[in-house]
Amino acid sequence: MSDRQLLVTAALPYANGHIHLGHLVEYIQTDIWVRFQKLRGRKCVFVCADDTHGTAIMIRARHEGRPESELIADMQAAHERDFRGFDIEFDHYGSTNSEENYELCKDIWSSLRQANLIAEKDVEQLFDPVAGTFLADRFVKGTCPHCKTPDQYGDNCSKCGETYAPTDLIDPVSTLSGATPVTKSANHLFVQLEKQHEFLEQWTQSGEHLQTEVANYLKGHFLGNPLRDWDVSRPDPYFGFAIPDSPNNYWYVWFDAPIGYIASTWQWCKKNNESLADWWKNDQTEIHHFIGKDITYFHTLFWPGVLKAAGYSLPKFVHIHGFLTVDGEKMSKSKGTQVQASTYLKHLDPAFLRYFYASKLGPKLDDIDLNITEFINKVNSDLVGKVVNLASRSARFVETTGLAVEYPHDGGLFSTAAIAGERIAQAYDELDYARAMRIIMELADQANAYVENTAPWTLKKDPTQHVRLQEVCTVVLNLFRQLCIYLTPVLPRLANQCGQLLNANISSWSDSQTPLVGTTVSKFEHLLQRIAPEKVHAMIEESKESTQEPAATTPTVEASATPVDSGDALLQEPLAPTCTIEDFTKVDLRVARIIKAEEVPEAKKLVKLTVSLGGDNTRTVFAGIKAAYSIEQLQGRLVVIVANLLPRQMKFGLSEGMVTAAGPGGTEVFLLGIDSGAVPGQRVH
RNA sequence: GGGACCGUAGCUCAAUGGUUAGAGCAGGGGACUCAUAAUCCCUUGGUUGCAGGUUCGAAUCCUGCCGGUCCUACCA
Repeated sequence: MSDRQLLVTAALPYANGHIHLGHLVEYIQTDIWVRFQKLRGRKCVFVCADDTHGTAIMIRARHEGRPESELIADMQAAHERDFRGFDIEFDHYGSTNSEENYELCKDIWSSLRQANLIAEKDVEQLFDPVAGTFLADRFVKGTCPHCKTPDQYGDNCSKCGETYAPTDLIDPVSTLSGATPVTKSANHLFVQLEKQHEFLEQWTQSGEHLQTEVANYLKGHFLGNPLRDWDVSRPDPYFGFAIPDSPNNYWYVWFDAPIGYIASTWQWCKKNNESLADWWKNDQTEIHHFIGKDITYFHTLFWPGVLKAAGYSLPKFVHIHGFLTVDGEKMSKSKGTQVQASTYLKHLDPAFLRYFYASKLGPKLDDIDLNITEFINKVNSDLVGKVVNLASRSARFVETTGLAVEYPHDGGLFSTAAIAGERIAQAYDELDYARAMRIIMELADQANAYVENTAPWTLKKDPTQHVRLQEVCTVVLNLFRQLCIYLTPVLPRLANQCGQLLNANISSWSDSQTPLVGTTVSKFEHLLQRIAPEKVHAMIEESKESTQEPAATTPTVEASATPVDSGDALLQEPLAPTCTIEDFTKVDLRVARIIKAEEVPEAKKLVKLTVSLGGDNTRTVFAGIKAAYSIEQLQGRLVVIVANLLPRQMKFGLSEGMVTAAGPGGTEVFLLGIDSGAVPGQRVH
């Protein structure tokens, strides 16, 4: 232990969206670990920041007609408020849009230059003359140069699978303005990661810094081939930092985002009179990153490569966790299971979620499931029924007398639990919170059994037994306090309440090793309320509506009775270029009835539909709606199809049309219906 | 189709290659009445996805199937 100190980071939330229950898995996991380390007396600093740069922010700010700085300031305030609400306690929370970050980017950049890791290449890119911006691949659509399929994104063709540059597209169109983009050459800068290949191979495969699944993944996916050069620049205009030695170029958001870890540390250092080198260029400092599995590549290859080249410390460990599902499914806005942090807090105590996540989290990167019924049962049963119940059934008996002056015989319960503390600590340290919670609940069971056997309520009735009553309650409250100490990283508020109840604050893990005696006992008040299922359901209901709430930019606005739709959907998929009525009439939309819906077992997304346009007029259509609709739901219903679409040969057969639907895909697909009265074959005008 | 991970009681999960595979919750039976209908005792529940193999010994290691999740190829 000695001099070693810990620097801990959680991934930087992007300034384009609010914190939801999925994000909180990571912040709660990290916060618990940090609180545990601090409680154990280790020097540990927890930093984070908002990730603020990039095209998405620039476009959004434009849409909202205000400067980026305003947008990201609002969002950061909302993020910090959400974190505070969940008792996530950073030592410093910064922003990637800071002076310190810019300084560090420059410093690291010049190191990369000196190490000869930067390559320059001219890249032909499409430029939108109306929006005045270069277009990322997904902002360009056009006809595939190989198979001539129209309406393809700029990186590859969804029909023939060919990959190409957006400049190869025939008749490209900007999805931002609808303008025809022009080709413009720009100088791009690349980090030649391949030059670090040998080092990264050794670092990732050493078994010391990554979970084994992650190391295997990298080996199989990336390290078997030469590592691709990383394009880390974006031409003007771009919301970010200008690259000093490359006019009109900005660092790509993924370049400056991880450097934000260092910048935030630096800001913390300035506040606390510490030296940055002591934290980022010091073997005695262990750096621990906590991230989700979606950003593995950046943190396990690109980031170590950059740090190594620039002479900063490498992470001691990159801890990667899985995603959150709700009731076994991906979070869904329409089902109300993508619950925003602020919505949760309106209905429920943050302790519930902290405990539930703790009881599910292990050191692996498995996804964890928030099953609503289990959530309610587990929290009520474990926290209220077992832990808090101990205080509830003993504290009132000693409100007047306080705790006994000497710790009485308890059959070895306290010392057993004290010894178990080491196993619990080890579980916390290894991020196996589920194991820690299991051990703690076993101890709670034993303590409840003790109450049962000693029956303080019987002792109370007999005046000659009042000394014994005080002894028994002293034991029970000490066992309760021990549990609170062990739960402090997860439930800091409960630890405080326990301190107030027994008039002795919990300040260190070692408090669990010595019984508390002779203190007064405060008047007992309920420490936690049970979860009422209605509240959980109300939260889900509100989350269903909240897709229509004003988004990100106006976080302080409360949900109102009249729906206010956010601009998110439009932002995800900007308007297509203007078309004429003639253009529109080229598309023949028809009402059709699904007369047969069939599974395509081998297909992951597709369902085979036989639709009728009335009379004998039927056709086969494949639709990518497998995840969103069951066969039964589809059978017989009316849909709107594109009836004059060029038939397309797909893997499982010929598709003679297209079913219209909205939504991003997956389970979030919503078929177009039609009001009753319409009949198959009618055209949509 | 390719790759990564996983499959243990109704549910969520334990179990360094080593007794008869265990907990919690749910279910069933009883007890208690201090406690937020909480708690305590007893109890039902398993071909460890399937089939082989290695081994004195396999939930664990190997091979092949089956099934699931994720990344990636088909949401005309």
